[in-house]
Amino acid sequence: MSVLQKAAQVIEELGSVDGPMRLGAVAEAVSLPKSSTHRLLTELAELGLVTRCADGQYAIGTRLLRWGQLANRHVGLRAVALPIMTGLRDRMHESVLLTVREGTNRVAIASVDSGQLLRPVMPLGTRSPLGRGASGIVLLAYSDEWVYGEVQQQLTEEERRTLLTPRQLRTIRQRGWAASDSSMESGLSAVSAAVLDEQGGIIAAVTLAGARARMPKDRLQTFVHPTVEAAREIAAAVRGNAIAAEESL
Amino acid sequence: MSVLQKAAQVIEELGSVDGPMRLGAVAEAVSLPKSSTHRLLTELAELGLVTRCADGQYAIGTRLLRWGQLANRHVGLRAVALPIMTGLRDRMHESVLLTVREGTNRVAIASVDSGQLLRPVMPLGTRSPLGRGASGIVLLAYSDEWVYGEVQQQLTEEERRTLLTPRQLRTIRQRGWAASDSSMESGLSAVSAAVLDEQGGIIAAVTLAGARARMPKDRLQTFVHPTVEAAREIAAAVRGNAIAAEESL
DNA sequence: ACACACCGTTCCAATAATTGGAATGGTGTT
DNA sequence: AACACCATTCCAATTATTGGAACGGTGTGT
Repeated sequence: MSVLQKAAQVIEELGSVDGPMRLGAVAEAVSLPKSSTHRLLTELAELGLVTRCADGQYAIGTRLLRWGQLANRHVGLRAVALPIMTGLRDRMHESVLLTVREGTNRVAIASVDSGQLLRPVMPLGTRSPLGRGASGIVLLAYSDEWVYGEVQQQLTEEERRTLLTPRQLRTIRQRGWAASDSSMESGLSAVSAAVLDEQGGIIAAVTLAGARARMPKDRLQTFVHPTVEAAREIAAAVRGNAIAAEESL
Repeated sequence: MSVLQKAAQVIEELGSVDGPMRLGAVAEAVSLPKSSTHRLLTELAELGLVTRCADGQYAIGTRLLRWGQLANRHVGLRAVALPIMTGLRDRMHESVLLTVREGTNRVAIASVDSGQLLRPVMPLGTRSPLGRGASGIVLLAYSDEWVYGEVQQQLTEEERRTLLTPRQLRTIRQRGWAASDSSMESGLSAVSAAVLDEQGGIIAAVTLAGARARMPKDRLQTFVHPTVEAAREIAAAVRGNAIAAEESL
């Protein structure tokens, strides 16, 4: 296991608990000897990726603030998609999410919240496995079979049964969108549409999602057209913006 | 030079240019052999810290979005300071900045922009050397002499002459604030006040800054009291918030 | 159509960094 | 005062990292 992997683990760990951690706690969490963890943390601290609190404890570093900002600027897709997403939100009064595939995961790169009290929250950069949830299905539907195989492997026997078949995915690819009703999380309904490039490859998925409680049976149906339309608009906007297209994934 | 340092260099480089980069370009920028750079990039890509664009080029990765968000949550000081900073901005109609010291640098951890067209921009996580600029002076004034020595070493002969003497810094420490007029950047005027903990150690510096063009001679003077007051409020808020205090640096 | 140039990728022995058990020093507790 | 706990330092064994060289693919110029 390489140093980078360990470092990433440490940072992830420091980020997911709240409050700073003691050396011992970090070492245990990443299951590494204390001495190794110590060196790692010290070096990360020098780089500003980890911060030493006044009392000697470790917390996630401020340089990651900067890197987060840099990453933000760079996902050019965001810039062109956000206004269109906002439009969709304003018309439908539900949250809108933009996700891309990265390996066998999907990553949220932009979100526009509905004003609703009960709303889906997916912070930027959140990763979750492909195959489940409306956007997870759409992104998978447009991936090659290698990705499908990998996703399959990562699932348990139980989960594998709920995974859509290649045949079902083909249907979704043909129509360009997918709906999910509580498949991602109980009580969450969503429609997700594919943002395609000129060659018909997928760039991202736009998702309109809201609490099931607010959704009479036919409401989800009314989501489909606006979402697909927004996906088309984003695709068009990307095409109109050479730089954004280059950076899109 | 360790792997982590190189990795950080690569990420920093990918972040500071706009648009994705070719392997060769990255290798040259960080002055490493192509083969080494290649391995590094491939591993970083697996970790999601770097993204491979469709055309094979490399860009800063989406996982950094997530890490940025995590870092955000963790700087507890932000949470207590932001409302107070906003108040100061609204009263003075100029931008407000919160910086902490990290080694021999200061890092911006929160900012509230004035609505003004011409305004200082310091993205979150920006690092700049201590000793110059109002907040750089305040943060230095409260640091021990080891930090002073380090800062001194990093300066050129030329710059060293403009560095405040320990004696001058003591004065600033006594009154708790510093002003700078174009010392950081030409045309930028600012007043910065120290946020102190119970023991009188510095936690952060609050800075009120604006374009010199908008500042008649005595206007900077009117900045002092409100800024110092805001610093006191933040200090009080931190004390009232045990968690924030723990995480403060 | 061919050769050349360029770029990314793979390979592997030499190298240099990482490793982690054990010893050390410091702090707070019983 | 003795103990327990934690961070820190040390160093020989180990392991990952290194980078020059060779390879294969793509596009450019002749």
